Amino acid sequence: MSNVKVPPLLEPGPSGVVVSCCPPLTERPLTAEEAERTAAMFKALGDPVRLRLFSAVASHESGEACVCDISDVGVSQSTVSHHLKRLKVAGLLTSERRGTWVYYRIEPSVLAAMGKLLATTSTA
Amino acid sequence: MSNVKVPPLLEPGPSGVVVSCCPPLTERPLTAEEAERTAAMFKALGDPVRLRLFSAVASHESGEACVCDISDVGVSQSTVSHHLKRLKVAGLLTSERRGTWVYYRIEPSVLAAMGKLLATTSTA
DNA sequence: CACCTATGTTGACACATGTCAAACCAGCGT
DNA sequence: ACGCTGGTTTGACATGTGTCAACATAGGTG
Repeated sequence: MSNVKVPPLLEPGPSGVVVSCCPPLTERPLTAEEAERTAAMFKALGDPVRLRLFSAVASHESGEACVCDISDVGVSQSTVSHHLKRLKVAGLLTSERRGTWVYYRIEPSVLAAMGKLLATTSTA
Repeated sequence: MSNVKVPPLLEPGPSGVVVSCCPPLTERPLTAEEAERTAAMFKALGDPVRLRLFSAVASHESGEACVCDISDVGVSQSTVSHHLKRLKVAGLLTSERRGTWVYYRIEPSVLAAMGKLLATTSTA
């Protein structure tokens, strides 16, 4: 699997803040590299199970959720773990182990960055 | 070509306006069906080539573009056509033939709907 | 320590997907 | 009619992806 290391869609900044990589889709045609990064982000959310997991974490109080709280999405536990890892690798989630349980929380600026991508530059 | 299998992420409304199908991801965990619809939309944009094509159309003047204007994305023309069809089936683009050329335009409310999905309802 | 629960990892497998070449269709010229 | 250009469809193929069962690891509790 060491073929193509997908560059992170959002680059971690100095203060733990992430920076959006790309301009709004409506501003100008994305370059190949921009599209590669941005598509990775969309692709991460392009699976129903992952989207439910992401939504479950994002909507949880305090912005974080234990795996045990969100793993009821109709697939096996190992599959849940697999998808959570994909979301983590994609930079959309972070995880932290506290005692017995592992907590996932969303990378807050991700939503803003994606929102910016979809923002209509026009005055719509 | 009327065998639409994937349920449209956005439902066409009375006045040609489309209606968003799902609440913001941060509002509450998506249901299985909601996730299915929404993921289809993200998946459509989850490929670099498709994303470039979509961006190329979205950023084109007058919101539409001839295939010949956007097909320079590094893959064969048939592949471009294939991706454009996928975007069309996903409800993100529409196409119209005018004489020799085929023009694609974006479904305008798609961007707004996806933006809503990513909107942070909290005062964060 | 042994045991149990909560997650993650690995291996295997079926299915979806991206790609191209080649055949095909649709207009526009001459 | 013919050919030519723009686009789509089809067939084939390699790769990617989602899934589970089985195994592994981490951290509690007895």
